[in-house]
Amino acid sequence: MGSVSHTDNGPPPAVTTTARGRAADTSRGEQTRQAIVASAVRLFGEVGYEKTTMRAIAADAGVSVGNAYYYFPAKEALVSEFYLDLQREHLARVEPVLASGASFGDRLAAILREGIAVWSPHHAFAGRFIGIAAVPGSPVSPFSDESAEARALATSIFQRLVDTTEVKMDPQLRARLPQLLWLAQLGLVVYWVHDGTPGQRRTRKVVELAVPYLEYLVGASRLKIFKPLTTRGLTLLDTLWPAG
Amino acid sequence: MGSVSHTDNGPPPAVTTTARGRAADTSRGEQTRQAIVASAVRLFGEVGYEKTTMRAIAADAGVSVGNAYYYFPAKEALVSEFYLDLQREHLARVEPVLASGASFGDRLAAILREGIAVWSPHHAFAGRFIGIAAVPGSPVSPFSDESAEARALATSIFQRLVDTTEVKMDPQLRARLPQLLWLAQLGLVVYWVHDGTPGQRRTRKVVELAVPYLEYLVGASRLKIFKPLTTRGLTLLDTLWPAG
DNA sequence: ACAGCAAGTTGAACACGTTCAAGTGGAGTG
DNA sequence: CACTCCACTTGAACGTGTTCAACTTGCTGT
Repeated sequence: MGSVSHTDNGPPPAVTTTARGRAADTSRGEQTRQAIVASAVRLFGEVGYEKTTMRAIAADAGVSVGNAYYYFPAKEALVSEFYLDLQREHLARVEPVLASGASFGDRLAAILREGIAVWSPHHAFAGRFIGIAAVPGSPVSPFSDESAEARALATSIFQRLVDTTEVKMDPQLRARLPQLLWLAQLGLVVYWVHDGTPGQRRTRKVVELAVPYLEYLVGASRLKIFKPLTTRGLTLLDTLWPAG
Repeated sequence: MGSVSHTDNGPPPAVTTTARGRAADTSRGEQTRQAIVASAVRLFGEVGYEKTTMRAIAADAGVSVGNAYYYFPAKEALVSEFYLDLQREHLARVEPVLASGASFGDRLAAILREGIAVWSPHHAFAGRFIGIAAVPGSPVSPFSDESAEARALATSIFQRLVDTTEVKMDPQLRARLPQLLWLAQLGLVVYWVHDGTPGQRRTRKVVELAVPYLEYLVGASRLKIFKPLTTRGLTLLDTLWPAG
């Protein structure tokens, strides 16, 4: 409190801050920001989260420690940049999968497999990352406002998958399925992080088993006998996670 | 490395270290240990995890900072003592519930409600706690070796619940149900931690809705039409979490 | 008694994340 | 050109968790 030189400290407004990303900005500040992000992402990937010190990031980016804190409120905030990087790659890999005319199950499995493939090199790091993501207030939490965009992006993948599938299912389930699949993916990630088998082999096995099971369940939802199961499940989901 | 005075630093062997707990030990070391735990647990509960410094814990316990580290490898390790405290209370509250002749659903709901009640005063703290518990290597992780005893204790509650219920169900499901319920409880805790509604009202609502649903599902498992659903689900579970 | 020894204890020191008062520089204005 | 202003930058300093070499204490065997 009581800074004289500028009344409000926080991320700079810059030239053109579009709703998503900050593509068109070549100002000095943005260049510095990018340099810090680049160093942080590289070092996180190379030596892990803990061993990467803020001093090392700053030195690598050619700036002072304090300067890094001008752009990012905490070391944790830099993690979300790392996260975004990987999510962008996942999205790129998933695009051709969605476009392919493969079945619901095959495409779902492919989406999950690509996600694992993208994260695979950072399995150890992810262990620390999940610890940060799990705490409610954290901006990296999958439920946080800050993650709203990333969350929407992820669900949109499943939305497109559901919209372009020929599988018959309960219409109410169809409306909620993208979110359910996102939740399932979240669970898979948690499982993957804790998977100590070499190459996370077991997680891959789980995908191969769980996807056909899900496909079976989804298809079963339109049968009369499964109606109460479906309806009550959706009611529960609506309490758990209202709105749509 | 190269301490002269003692060859091995780590928790002291003490007089009688029983497999579970360390009940019968009144040696000097154990008294110090207890004092540190008492101070830590109290301070964690009063001012939260972050705001409780190791210096404060040591001062409150009347020992030096270094001495606290003689008994506990890290601040995180003290959290598990706090956790154990609450779990013991949960167990005590659950005992009469199990003994009551109430239905499967009513007793399950009561068990979950008591768990929430025990943790309720520490909702804010739990947010930080889950961040520690979520990281794979952590001794506080519900999947860690260190938590094996606590895990066994928790599943034993559900084991007793399942063993004393009159509800008819698939026998293979019955064998796995205690572990499934433990998993469900884990999920509930994660949900509760992220529940920002006043008094975690929504989590309580979820319990009221989810328990009858579970009861319905369990009962349905013995029907022929649900066999493939049950069997495939159990196969998946066996991949996810082998052994019994 | 007394030496020997290990459990127990100490507090200074270290590295880290984070903060902040004090600068610097370059674009806009007269 | 000089002046002002503010986005940007700096590095020392703070509080934290953690480590460690040195010290103290009480027991055990002789």
